[in-house]
Amino acid sequence: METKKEVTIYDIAQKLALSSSTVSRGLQGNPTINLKTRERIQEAARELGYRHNTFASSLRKQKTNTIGVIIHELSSSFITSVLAGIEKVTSETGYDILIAHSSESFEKEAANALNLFHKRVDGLIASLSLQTKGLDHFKQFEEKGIPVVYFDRVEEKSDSVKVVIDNYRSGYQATQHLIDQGCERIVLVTANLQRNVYDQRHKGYKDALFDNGIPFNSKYVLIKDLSEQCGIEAALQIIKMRPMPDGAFFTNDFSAAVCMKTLKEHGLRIPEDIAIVGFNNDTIGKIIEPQLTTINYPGSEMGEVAARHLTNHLRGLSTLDNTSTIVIQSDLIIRKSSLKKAT
Amino acid sequence: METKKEVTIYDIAQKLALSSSTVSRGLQGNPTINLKTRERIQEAARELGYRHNTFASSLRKQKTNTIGVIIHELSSSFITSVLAGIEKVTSETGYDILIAHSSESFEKEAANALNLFHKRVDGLIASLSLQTKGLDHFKQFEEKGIPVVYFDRVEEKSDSVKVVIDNYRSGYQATQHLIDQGCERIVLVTANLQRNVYDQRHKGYKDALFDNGIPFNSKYVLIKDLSEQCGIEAALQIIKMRPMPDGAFFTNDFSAAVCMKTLKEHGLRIPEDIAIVGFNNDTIGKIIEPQLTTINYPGSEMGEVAARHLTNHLRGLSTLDNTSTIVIQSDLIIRKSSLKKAT
DNA sequence: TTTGTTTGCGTAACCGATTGCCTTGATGGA
DNA sequence: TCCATCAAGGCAATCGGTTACGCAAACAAA
Repeated sequence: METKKEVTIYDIAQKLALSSSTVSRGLQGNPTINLKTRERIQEAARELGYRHNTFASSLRKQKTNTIGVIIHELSSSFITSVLAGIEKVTSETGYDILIAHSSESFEKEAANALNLFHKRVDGLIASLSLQTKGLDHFKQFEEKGIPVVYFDRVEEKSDSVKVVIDNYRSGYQATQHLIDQGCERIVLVTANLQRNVYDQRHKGYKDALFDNGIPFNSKYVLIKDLSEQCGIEAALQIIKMRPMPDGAFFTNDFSAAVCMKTLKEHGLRIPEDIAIVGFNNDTIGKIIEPQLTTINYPGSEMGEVAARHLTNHLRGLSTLDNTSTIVIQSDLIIRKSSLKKAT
Repeated sequence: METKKEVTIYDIAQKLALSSSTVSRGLQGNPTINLKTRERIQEAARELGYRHNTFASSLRKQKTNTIGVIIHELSSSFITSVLAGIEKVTSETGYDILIAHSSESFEKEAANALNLFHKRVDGLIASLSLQTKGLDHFKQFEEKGIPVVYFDRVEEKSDSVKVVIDNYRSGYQATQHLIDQGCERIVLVTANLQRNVYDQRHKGYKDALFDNGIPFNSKYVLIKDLSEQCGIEAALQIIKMRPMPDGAFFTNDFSAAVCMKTLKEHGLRIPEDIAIVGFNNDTIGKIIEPQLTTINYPGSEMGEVAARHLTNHLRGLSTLDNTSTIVIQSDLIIRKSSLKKAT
């Protein structure tokens, strides 16, 4: 408990018979200070156990050197890799990051946004929750000129920088693949179509059907929350359908896995009776049997691109074109869960 | 970019013809300020769009009202629930949290610790990485009187507050369960025994064997990193053993799942040929087939307990007894992967 | 020698909130 | 009437860096 007094630049200044401003500059590596002096300062700092006071600095500079990250969940390999990508860039550029997750709740997201706002982050990277409607809770950032970059889960209509994959194309591709495998009655299990990613995948699904002359049947579209329960429910619904669907496209690997398991428990064979495609390329897809065909989502790259844009802007290296959308490449990974035809 | 001037307490003071000190006290709800005045202040603040300046406040108060959380990974349901538990308590008590993850790397952990130290967190909650040896990188906190609470992955020999489960007992219990199911040659797949959790589980495993008169065979102990690769390797090693093991205890669900899958691919039946028990009660255990017997780990409670202890101490409501260890209840969850005998 | 230019560093005014100590007017009791 | 007490606020120093501006010395050019 006996907190020793903190060492300040004044202590260093006194020790070296310099002024505090010289010490401050020296610590920042300012070249107007003689190199020798700078080295003496750095060493004295180390010797005395000086630690930079972020508050004093932020207070004076009106900058925090911190980027806020708002995500819709924490525990998926996709998000983990996005975070890794962001961290890679921010650690290179010397920014700190503050992570907040909304657990898919709009209220929590808004609360997180407010909190980060009060913490005065210099910029924000965000992926919207499932329930989020509108971007009013981010307006405060805009008003203060704090740049925001959205990724993955975005608001399409908004004027803002977005880093996404081509969800339409991926949805199309997944569906086309099922059709190529001979499927004719393809179920789509997805979440709230308000959210761009699900909306686009849905459109891709629809168009692929249309282009192949397969009628769209709204009974085949199951809107759920992509939870464990959802996978079970979807399976039960599928089983009851007459005629039985012969293919299913899930917009998330986890629910696909749960559903697959439930279907198997009810005696269905995969992919023979029903072919399955997921989305996200989660680790789980390689563990279940049969292994899951899915859409690979380059999380790390998304994170890097988003962070790079933001930090470049913050450092004045480039300007954010406010309406730019960056599309990252995504691919279909074919595994056994969808292979009706031998390859 | 046209950053409007920030509103400060001086602006509020001017508007209401009060002094800044009165405004400051009013915003804090200090009762020496007349209730009416306080209300006028609060309203003016809202009206002007005032936001509290954390830096100025922290600078002056020498407190950040922030707790650092260092964890060894991000993406497991266990950690997610720990974080949820911590968040529950900290949001109740008005603390902010800063999350940093080490990805099981000692260097990153030390870097994170240093970073949080520089950010001047008021307290720290930490779970050590697999590679961590010693607690020297946390000494700086101790020296400044900043309290640290460790959870799950701890350094047993150290004088510090720890929140853990009874790993010895869980290891014993898991092994005993396999023995009860008729297993006689039980493999243990685990990680670096330096880390307390793995060491204790290993001891429990050994003692359970001993108490049942089963000789301990060091060839049956596979030390790995609990990655995907590890699960595959373990399976291949198990298959080659003569006589083949009839039971396996993994100290992590993920590697158990991967191993199970690999074993099945090689034609082994689970649990008939080999019974399997995991650890952690990850979601994955319910999805694979057969479902995985495992040790349930009450993450949320651990987080809550750790956070409660820390905040209570910080708020002066209690003193941390520096050598106290809090043990949280854990349980064996029996599923099909280990049930050789019908129940 | 005189008049620029650099180089290298010091002065002092911030940044915004907090808080120990004071002041003022009101109230009460003796 | 006089002093003590109290309620309600104000004054000003403080937290630790940052930075616009200033100033002296040294050196070069004229």
